Amino acid sequence: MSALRDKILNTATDLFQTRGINSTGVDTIVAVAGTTKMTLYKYFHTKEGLILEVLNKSQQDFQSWLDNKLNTNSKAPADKIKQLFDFIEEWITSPSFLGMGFIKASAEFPNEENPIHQLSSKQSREFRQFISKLASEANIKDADGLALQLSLLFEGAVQAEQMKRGSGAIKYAKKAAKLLIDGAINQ
Amino acid sequence: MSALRDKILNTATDLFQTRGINSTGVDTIVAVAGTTKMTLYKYFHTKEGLILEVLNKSQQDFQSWLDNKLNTNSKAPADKIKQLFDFIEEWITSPSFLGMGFIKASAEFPNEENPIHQLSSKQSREFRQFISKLASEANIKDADGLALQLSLLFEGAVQAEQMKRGSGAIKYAKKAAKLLIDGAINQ
DNA sequence: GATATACTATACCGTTCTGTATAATATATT
DNA sequence: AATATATTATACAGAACGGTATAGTATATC
Repeated sequence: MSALRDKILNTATDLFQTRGINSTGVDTIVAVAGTTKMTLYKYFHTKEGLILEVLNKSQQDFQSWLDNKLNTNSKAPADKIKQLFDFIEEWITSPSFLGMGFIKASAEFPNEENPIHQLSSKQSREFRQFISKLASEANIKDADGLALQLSLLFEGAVQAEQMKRGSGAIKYAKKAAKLLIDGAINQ
Repeated sequence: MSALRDKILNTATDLFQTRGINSTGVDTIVAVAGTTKMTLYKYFHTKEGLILEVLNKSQQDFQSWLDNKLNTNSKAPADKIKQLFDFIEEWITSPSFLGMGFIKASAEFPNEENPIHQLSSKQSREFRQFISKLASEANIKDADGLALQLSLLFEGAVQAEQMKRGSGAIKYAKKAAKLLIDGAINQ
């Protein structure tokens, strides 16, 4: 709707990723976005509300990008899960990759009763369920089990890349994923 | 040396894990530890210094615990790497487990030039090298590759457990690790 | 008993934090 | 031209932040 609202949302997304959420004040956000606090608080009632929206949008963007990749490149269900980590590699090694929002947010807000932590946890769970759906469509028996293992590799690789850009961890995650997928298919 | 210094260090460790590092002020730390800021700043010159010491001690404690487990339970080098995830499971499912310091810290301090981020990154790298040493002692060819894969599973499982206590992720990480280790041995 | 050391108590400094109040200005609609 | 809406500019409240200064107390050593 509003271009200014989007600008604030995108600026906050970038600053949260590069400087941390708690270390980024609203004054910094509005200064970089080129607006004022009054406008920020018009669109986002609290900083927590802004954080939640940033997390939601980030995850939606990632999921849409991945859905599109899977739907345009893969046809058979078995192909989709086999190509999953190819696209994840593309995502992680992209120059614009700054980390995974829900992974960082859950670390900054460790209390399980905190709304930000809860959203992070939900996003992690939903992504795991997404993988599980891919697995069960490929007729894999223990779809949930494989999905959990693949999500561990995914989150581990993201973590490694957040710690050291260009770590190359995703290459080995891919190999491990292939082994786990092949093992689950031939069962 | 000083009981008070240890008390501050332990209190900070606990508060950083349960509330986050940036969300925990020095006033809170001294209040919970039952001392004053003057004493805290006598032993730790800055908050950053305290954070670095907390990270170092946490990692040393984990590594010592793991070393002891491996040396008393396993004899042959191949047994050590095979039992590694049994002990990691024991560690993660222990009631006192509150998360992995270096994983959370790297998320709270995402800038790679930040000393806290650098220490986190170093600790992650050193733990990976520790696994690699276990692998090469077990005569595994691509020891570094396997170590990287196992560390992804480890960090992924820790991440999952930090997001949701009792997630059960470690059980599936263990299965995946067994598959990867067996695959690497028979090569 | 004098002296050093460890620690407490408390007040404070300057800064930053989230969030709001008020007034002025630009822009679009009628 | 009048009016509504969006946005800016600025100042401020109230709290929390990291860190320091000062003064006083307890405890152990000589």
